[in-house]
Amino acid sequence: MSTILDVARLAGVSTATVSRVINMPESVRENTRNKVLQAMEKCSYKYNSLARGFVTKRSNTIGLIIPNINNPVFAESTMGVQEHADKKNTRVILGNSYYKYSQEENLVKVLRESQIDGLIITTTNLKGNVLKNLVDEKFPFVLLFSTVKGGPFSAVGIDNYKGGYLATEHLVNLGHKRIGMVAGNFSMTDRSYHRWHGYKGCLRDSGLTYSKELLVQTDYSLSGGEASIKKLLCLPSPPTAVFCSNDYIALGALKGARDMGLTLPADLSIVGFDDMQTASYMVPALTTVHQPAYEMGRRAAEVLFQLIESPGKPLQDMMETNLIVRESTTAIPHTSSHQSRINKNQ
Amino acid sequence: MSTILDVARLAGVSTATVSRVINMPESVRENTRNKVLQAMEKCSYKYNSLARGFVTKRSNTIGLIIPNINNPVFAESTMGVQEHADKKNTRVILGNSYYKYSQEENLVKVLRESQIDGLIITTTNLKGNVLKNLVDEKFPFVLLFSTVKGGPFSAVGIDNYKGGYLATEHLVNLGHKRIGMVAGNFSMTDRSYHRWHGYKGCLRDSGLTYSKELLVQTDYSLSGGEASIKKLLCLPSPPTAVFCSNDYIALGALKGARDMGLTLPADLSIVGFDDMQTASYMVPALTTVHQPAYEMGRRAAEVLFQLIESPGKPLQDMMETNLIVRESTTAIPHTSSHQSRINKNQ
DNA sequence: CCTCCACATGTAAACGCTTACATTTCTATA
DNA sequence: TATAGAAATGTAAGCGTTTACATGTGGAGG
Repeated sequence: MSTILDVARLAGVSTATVSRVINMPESVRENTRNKVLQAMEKCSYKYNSLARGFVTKRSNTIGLIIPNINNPVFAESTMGVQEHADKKNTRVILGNSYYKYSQEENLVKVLRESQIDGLIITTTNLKGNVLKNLVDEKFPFVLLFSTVKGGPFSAVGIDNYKGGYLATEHLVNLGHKRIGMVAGNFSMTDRSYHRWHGYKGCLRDSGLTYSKELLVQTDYSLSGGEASIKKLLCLPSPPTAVFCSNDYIALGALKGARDMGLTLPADLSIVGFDDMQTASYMVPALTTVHQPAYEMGRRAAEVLFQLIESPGKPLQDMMETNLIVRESTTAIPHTSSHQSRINKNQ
Repeated sequence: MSTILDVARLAGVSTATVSRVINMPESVRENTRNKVLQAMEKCSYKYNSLARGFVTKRSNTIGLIIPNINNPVFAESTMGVQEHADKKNTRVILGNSYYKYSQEENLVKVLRESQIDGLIITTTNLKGNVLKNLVDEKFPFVLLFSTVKGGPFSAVGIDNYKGGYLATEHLVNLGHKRIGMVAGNFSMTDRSYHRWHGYKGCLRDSGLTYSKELLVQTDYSLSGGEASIKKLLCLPSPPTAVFCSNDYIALGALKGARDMGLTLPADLSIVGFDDMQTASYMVPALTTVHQPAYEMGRRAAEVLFQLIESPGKPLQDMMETNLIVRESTTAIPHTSSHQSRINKNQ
């Protein structure tokens, strides 16, 4: 493996000159530049950007921590950050936290040891020391899928309260009175928690009573959604509509409801959250709250580089969210067939 | 930012000793070890693994190039490689090639400059110079979702021919005579190409004639699947079953067919490929060829580390693939209602 | 043809760690 | 208690770049 020194010798110049043709080619006379280029060719020189990172204190690498790359929404946002990182000639190291704070903690440590220039993190726990330390040490990072507007860190996210409100409002407008929610575990992320608040807020504003039994928490999985919807439907007085705190859960719920013999959306309206790519391919096509995941990822990266290049005040960017109405929701049935059908199928 | 030297001074030992407590703690007397540990604490020392990489020539980082993290199958396999990389205390840098060879080429260059210890790549182009160079330079890498058994590189994959065969055979056994295929563009990947060969092979073995019009190529997208199935169904003599070369395409096809007024699977059987997590949540639940994506990712990482730790002959691992029969396929209808229904709905 | 200045190139230290080798300190045994 | 040998620690070079600073060179203007 040849180095800059080999090249220099071969070309009869100094290492500084070689370095210059690599980093600022215009600053060296065409003549010498060509000599160097040829020499590089001849000894099939390969640049070592790790060595550069070592001296410049810039690794041209950022970290990206998400709960789970398996979830299309996170995959989407990952692509967004990658696109911008690419533009900035920066590599991204990916880590999954699996919604575990300890894992997050460890990843941050490892990534920082790797001398990443900055970090994008979709955190599970806002209150932990991880973020606090990052802030204290003025390490450049941005929260992705953040729920907070103020606060001492940069963040891009959406208004989850509003999202939950929008979803619920839609159901209320369709005449539903008994509206359930299956939410991601509040202990796993507060996004779900805020959506639930939106849901409750809307219920209150609409004069509907909220009852505890109408909420069931689960992990963010297909099977979780499936099991949870069954719980709701087995209630003595089951909901006629349910708001699921993400599309994955909703997809599970769709199946669970179908398995219990319901026809959708006639017997049960379902609205999701995220608007992942396949939402419109579900049966029925899923009504859901849109979250611009790709865009958010890209924006997070933009913000991060701004922070890296000129440290300063934290930047916050809350993006628009809106309801996409498709076919999984419909007006409440006028007959009581719904109730009886469920009971028949239990 | 304090360094090993600061710690050493503070603890009254040499840098070598500090390095030892970091890397082989048992080799230093408890007494001194504690002094060092305390010193680290006191000056809130942070290890710089980039510097280590620089001297040891091991960055503890590997590269992972896939076509698109958006595709759940690749996401799944990514998690597999991450799991094993974690165990090996190694970071993974992710790159999307978007099925573009030029992008692949560039990523490999950039990653190698970053001094990755090895590379896992799901390539778009077996014949390009990228792989050839890697081989020539004895750089450790493994092909993921590989289609080749022999050859000068390590690889883990499945038998795509067999997969295509299995899918088609299933349809033949159900009595279908006119079986279409919507395939990923052959120019994008040869996986699809091999599956098509399996399809053709089975047709031949079953005494069915293959006709060119029954194949339509598309990109690996939902909308691609949707559009392609419509093309097939608009044929003068449309197929009664179609094999889609991945589940994403199949999901699109399901929707396309439904939109044309067909009821599934009665009017049209569809089988996919991959068996992504949501396959059993589709409507109808998708019959598909299972590919152990997570397992493959993990295996690829295992192989890679073997290669890194003790270079030697290329290792190949072809994993099992099998058909999962669900609800999107059924015996061919006996009436001619199928044909007329299509025509009615055009 | 000289001078001066801008521009091109060279010199050498520095980055934070590891490690081969040298030296010191223990420990156990005679 | 002396001593050999093992165990712990220290010394210093080296990894492949960048970069501040010093030096050298070319060409325009006098």
